[in-house]
Amino acid sequence: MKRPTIADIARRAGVSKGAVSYALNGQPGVSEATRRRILDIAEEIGWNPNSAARALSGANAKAVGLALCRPARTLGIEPFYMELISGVEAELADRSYALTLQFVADQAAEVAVYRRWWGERRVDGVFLCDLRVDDRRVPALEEMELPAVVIGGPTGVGRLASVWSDEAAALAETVEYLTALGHRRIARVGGLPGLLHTEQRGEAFTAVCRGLGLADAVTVPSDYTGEEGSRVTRRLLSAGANRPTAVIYDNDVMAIAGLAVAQEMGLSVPGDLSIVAWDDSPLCQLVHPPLTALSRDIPAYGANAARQLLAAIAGEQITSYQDETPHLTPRGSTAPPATARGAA
Amino acid sequence: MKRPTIADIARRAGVSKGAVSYALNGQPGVSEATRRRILDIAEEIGWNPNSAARALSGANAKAVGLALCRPARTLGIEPFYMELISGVEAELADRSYALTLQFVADQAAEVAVYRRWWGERRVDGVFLCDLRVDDRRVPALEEMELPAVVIGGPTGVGRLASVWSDEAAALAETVEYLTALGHRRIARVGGLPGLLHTEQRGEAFTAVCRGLGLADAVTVPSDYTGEEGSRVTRRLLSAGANRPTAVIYDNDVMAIAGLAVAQEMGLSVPGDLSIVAWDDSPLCQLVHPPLTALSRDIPAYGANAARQLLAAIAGEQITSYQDETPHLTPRGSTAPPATARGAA
DNA sequence: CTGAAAGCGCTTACAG
DNA sequence: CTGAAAGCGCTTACAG
Repeated sequence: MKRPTIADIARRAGVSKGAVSYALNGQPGVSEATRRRILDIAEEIGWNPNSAARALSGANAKAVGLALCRPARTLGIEPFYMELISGVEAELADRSYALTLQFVADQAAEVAVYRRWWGERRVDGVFLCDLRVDDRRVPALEEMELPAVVIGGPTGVGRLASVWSDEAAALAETVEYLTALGHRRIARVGGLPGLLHTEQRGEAFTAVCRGLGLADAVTVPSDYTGEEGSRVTRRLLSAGANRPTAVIYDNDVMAIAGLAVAQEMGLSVPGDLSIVAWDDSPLCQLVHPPLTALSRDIPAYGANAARQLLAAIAGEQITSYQDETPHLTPRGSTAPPATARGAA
Repeated sequence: MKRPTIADIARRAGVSKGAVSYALNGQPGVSEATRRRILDIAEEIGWNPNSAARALSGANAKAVGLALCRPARTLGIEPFYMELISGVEAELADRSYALTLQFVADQAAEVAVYRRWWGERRVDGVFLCDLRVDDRRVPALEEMELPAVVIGGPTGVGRLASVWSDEAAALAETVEYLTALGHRRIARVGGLPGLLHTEQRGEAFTAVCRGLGLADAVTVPSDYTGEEGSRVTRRLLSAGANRPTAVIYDNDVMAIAGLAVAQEMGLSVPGDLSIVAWDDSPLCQLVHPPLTALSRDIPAYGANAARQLLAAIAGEQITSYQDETPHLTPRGSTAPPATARGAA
């Protein structure tokens, strides 16, 4: 009961293995009748191509890799990654590509994983997540000539392909909305310093606030965890009369933590404090009041990245692809500030 | 600049390819001096074993598969899977095994994926998640003779290996704790019907409540989403004087949704309603009050599953492994019911 | 349109 | 301890 091979099919059909290969792969070189017969036999005996044999004879590994470099405690809690992966996966499955996943401790380990995957010919290409300012992984991948798509950018990606969205525009929309509601003291709880999109948002925040004449615009760095979100919020809200009336959080988890802190300090949301979460997720609608958030289709983002990577593997010349700009979804956590209403 | 092969090493070292293979794999058949020289050369020219070639010559694929059969919207939001995967992954990486991940629409698609993976020799074994009552995947895997470890059980797993935890004991501990606090009307919001652990918990709940003489013990089925959690909670809390004073939720997401509903209905937690979440996660500590929850080390659970699978692949005779029983972590969401306190 | 053969990069008996 | 050879299951020029 060994697994059937093309030799078995060839014997049954009375043709050569070469002919079987042509028939199975839809190549010219066999008559329609023969092809039909071969396909029927393959079907009947339950043949599957041995992926190792295919890969060894020069074809692709038909797998791509994703290495994730974040501590498990923040990875698990943020819906972003699973949604991204589900989008990536859907696109890959359509083309019978497998996704190989690995968690790594740091960037050096990540580069080592890429080098091994590529050396072993285990993957045909990789996704690069959590792009950093001056990211050492970019030149390493360029040097390896391993097909890669950066999820992030569009700057700092070197010659690699990328899929990105306009962080600055989304940030501006948010600040302008809060300003229109009457807020003048807006704070921002940023994500991990050093991540490119954190810096992009930070710069945009400073620029937009300056443009609107908001003096007190302050960004506080954080690490995406709920604990840090709580701690930072507590500090921001302890500033007495100078405390912000609105806070923009760089992820959903910190925004929810911030909401709990406000409630614990006796502040009403949105009356005393407006809250906006970046990257909407079902979590934002679980709490009371539901959180105003910046929404985008994350599975679609992943699917676009997968499409880019497959094109790169196919040897197409690809560059950067701009994905949808996150848009504001107003919910119950934002309103005019109490002081503004009092003054009205 | 082709990728170096053992032939290159053999040429440089002035030995045969066979000798190189023995040296590289730590097999007897070469002198220590030769082995040292060969290893040095391999290191120097940056050689990596071609995984396809290895797999083709009879060795393992050095990869295992995980197919997830849940809609992305519930997958992303539940930290459980990412934590499980991170534990699985850590164990696999230690042994240089890769993890192949695929999302599937239903059980038929999942079985088809297993069949293809195994037929292609793409994986050496698989994990089976979300075990159901009378799970059709179990006999399918048995028939394929594909090494597999069920994450769940211990019943209904046929001859497959499994890693499981004692759901009934954890449920009993929870109900006894709530009863000790003075609760008499306890409800349970269950997970997806048909999942084995949902049924195990349901049966345990009924049995324990009967044993304690709690008449009103009711289980309401759900689907793990926040929306359903809200809807069900609203219904439970609308029962007037007969409403439950404590609710046990089958996941963290529904528990948080339930908390928001209680607050929206003007009920205080834990004063008017106690809440327990099954599967503690960082989410439980993000809300106010933080949720009492059933905790366990999920990455360790995944690591144990990986260890079992690797053993099964190595041909060891393995059966079922009982993991840690989830234990109650009391936090701010549980207290004696207001009525009990009033009566005191 | 079809067949016979070489080759992908390894591993592993089998001789020396 | 070492070398030469066959074989894993495919693909792909190269002849007919």
